[in-house]
Amino acid sequence: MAFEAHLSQALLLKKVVDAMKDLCKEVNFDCSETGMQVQAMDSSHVALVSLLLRESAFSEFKCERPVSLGMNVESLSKVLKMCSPSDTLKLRCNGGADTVNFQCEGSDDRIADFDLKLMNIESEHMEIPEQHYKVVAKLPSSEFQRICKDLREFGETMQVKASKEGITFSVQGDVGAGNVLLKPREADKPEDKVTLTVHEPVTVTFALRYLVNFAKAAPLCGSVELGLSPDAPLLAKYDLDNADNGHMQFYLAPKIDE
Amino acid sequence: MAFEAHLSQALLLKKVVDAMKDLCKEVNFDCSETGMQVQAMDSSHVALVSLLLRESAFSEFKCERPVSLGMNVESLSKVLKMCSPSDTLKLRCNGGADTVNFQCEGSDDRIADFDLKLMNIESEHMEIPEQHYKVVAKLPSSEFQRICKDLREFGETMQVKASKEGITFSVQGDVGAGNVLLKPREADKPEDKVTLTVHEPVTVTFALRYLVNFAKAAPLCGSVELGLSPDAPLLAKYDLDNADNGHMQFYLAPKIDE
DNA sequence: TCCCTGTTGA
DNA sequence: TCAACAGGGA
Repeated sequence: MAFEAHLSQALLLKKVVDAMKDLCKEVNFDCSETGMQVQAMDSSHVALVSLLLRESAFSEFKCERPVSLGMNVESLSKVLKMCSPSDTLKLRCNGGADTVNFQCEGSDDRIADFDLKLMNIESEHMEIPEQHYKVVAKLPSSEFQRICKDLREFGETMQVKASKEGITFSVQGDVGAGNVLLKPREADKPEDKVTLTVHEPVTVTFALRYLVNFAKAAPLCGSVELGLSPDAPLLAKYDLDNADNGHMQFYLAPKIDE
Repeated sequence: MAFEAHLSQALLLKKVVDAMKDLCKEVNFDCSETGMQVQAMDSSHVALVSLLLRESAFSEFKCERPVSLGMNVESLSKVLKMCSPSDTLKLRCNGGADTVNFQCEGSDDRIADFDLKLMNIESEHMEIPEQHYKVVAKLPSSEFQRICKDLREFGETMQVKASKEGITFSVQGDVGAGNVLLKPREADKPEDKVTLTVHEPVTVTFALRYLVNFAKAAPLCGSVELGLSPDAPLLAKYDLDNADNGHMQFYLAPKIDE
């Protein structure tokens, strides 16, 4: 068995795939002994998804040699719908096989399994340079999702403006202009905090539709970290429950003002 | 008044009609002094719906002489949407009338009523011979529905394979192949049990779209009974809450292997 | 493709 | 009782 990985809760993979499926049609799951990784551009090559599931995220993980499992995300999502959130999920793939097997087992005596056909997906493996962002903002992921959805109603482009005073999300639309300002704040629960690390104030604009998609990753993590620099891609980072187990990151190129 | 029937809960009829409406466009409700009955083929003549509501299912039931009430199921469904689930529902039909009257009354003082036009529907009344099935499987109706829906995503044809070890539902599709295995199991609640009565192992295939429709009857009963024989129609039987009050049965001709 | 409604689970 | 997910319709 060239590759075998067990998740104690199928929920993790369900969330991750849900967050991915509106952006990418087909992706490679690159498996190595350290874990699983996905890097994929969206179809219009404006956004990039980067997923890292470390070996520690799995209850069992064995990968004899690196292998790239290319899957259709929509199909994968359907396969995972067969699993209840708390089912155990086993992924298996033999050396030369052209399918990957998903087996999910609930607490009752139900065993569902699926052989998903693998695809050859050409992927330019990108090295994403570690960025130093002028602003790093951390805010509740649900709040970020809410803001993106609300502003989406009024326009396609969002301006993000961050300084020590706070972070402002703005949209100009046909029917008017809207802003949401979040000031830094303390809170009992860490995920309810809003924190800003500002080396230099930043103003930059993005296409809202991608941000709306990114924000769907909210169930992964209570808070989201936004990295912002002028004229550089935005980073939206969602840690897994335990940050050591990995994370899901989204990058989005800014809109250049006309 | 040639025919009058009262239901203490409109919910029963709502459920029954919902389960029927994706299969049949128009049906005859055959009323006699023993109760109401529907037998109808789906439009492609592959599936058959058989509903029996015994006189005991009604809080009051009077049928002076047998009468066949032909209704458009979609319209009937709309009429029943006027009723809240717990409303009392009174059906009335005069001798020569060309409408049937539905009156539903809630606990508040709301009374809604509707005269639904009757239609003349020719129906070949079929005698369904009592079958002796090689396998009778009883399983939670919600689980059956879940399986049909999940597998439907991957293909149009489902193979059902039952033996003493369990019952397996399988589908082969373009993106892969899936199986769900249910083993016999005990449970506290009777409807959560999975039981198999096997005289002879059976493998038989069906068009999933009909099974998905059948499975919509799940709200009628916590468990469903599947009757299977090689090369014979499948039976899916849903008892009413009290089995003495009647049942809803679906039959589906198998797909013949090419 | 997006929106809305209904259903199910927490 | 409230929130999230899924399915159907426009």
